[in-house]
Amino acid sequence: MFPLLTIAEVARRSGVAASALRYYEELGLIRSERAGSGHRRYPRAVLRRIAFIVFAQRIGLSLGEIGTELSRLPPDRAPVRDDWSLLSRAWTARIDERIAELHRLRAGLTECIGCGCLSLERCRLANPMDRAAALGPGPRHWIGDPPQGRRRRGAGPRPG
Amino acid sequence: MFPLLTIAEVARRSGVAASALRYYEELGLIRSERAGSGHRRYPRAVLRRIAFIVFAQRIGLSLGEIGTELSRLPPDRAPVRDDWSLLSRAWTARIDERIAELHRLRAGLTECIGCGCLSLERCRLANPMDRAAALGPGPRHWIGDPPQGRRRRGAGPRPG
DNA sequence: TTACAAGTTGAAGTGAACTTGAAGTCAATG
DNA sequence: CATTGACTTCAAGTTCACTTCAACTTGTAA
Repeated sequence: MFPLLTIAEVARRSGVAASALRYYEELGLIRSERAGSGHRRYPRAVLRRIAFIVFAQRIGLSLGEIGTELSRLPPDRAPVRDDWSLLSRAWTARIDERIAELHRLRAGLTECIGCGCLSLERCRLANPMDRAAALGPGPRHWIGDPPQGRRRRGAGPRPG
Repeated sequence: MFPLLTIAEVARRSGVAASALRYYEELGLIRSERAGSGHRRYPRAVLRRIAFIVFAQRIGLSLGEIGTELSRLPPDRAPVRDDWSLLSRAWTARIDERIAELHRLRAGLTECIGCGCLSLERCRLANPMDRAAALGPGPRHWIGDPPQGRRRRGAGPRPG
């Protein structure tokens, strides 16, 4: 009635490599029971959790952030529809922001770079205010940083 | 009349750290002349080039891809407006794709995860066909991968 | 009993995009 | 002349999200 899944099955059904699943478990994003042999056994519910993780990554969250999100699920009972939708609702804002940025970039592409006016100091295409929402790689600071006064340039690749 | 900029000035005006500028130069994305002392001197035109780099990163291109793009600029003369707009025009398609994906994700967030139907195998929210356009981190393969037949799971972190 | 597939762990490697640190150069200033 | 500041190079370190490898265990099939 509740057949537990092996890691290979979960990998196949989720499209996430087994090594990645072990990694997620190490990070505490998912959990597994163990068969007598020591092999991992997953309840089917893990598939939804993994779906959520993959989903969140596509949106741009780091695994750390995803862990924080997931920790908001009720620890005492299996999450139900409303639990999930509560989490995901907060993300629509984030998606909208990113969409807005892309629209700005798109506009800037033709208007700013295309026309020749592009000035890093004036043309605030990439929404520098929204540093926290930065997705993907890129220089630590962007136009809009301390205009004159020198501020410490962060140590380490990404502020976290 | 053509005052050359020091690396500190370029860093300040572009918002890109001096170490990053040296790194970009190492990759061949930008160039510099040298003062007698061996110090880098940049023509003001470098600012536009850097703007383009940062811009492209925000859109999701890797530095490698950006290098390829930049190499399409005329090598014999200083790039003019049309040269830039030619490059950037190709990107609007890319931006549009990403925007479309985010819209799909947004819809899926409420419809699929929210409603509880989310099945990694059926719900193709993240447009798995469009593997090449993947931005940001994420598992190597996603739903839509070989359904039964086992195919080699790629070696190395990212296919390129 | 042997063989094999499927799993385990821990450590080390990978690639991208940088940053940091050490040691040195050069020009100007006190 | 000594020092300071801005810069140089080269090597090594950092984070993220994994993958790969080596050595080992278990369960099943021939």
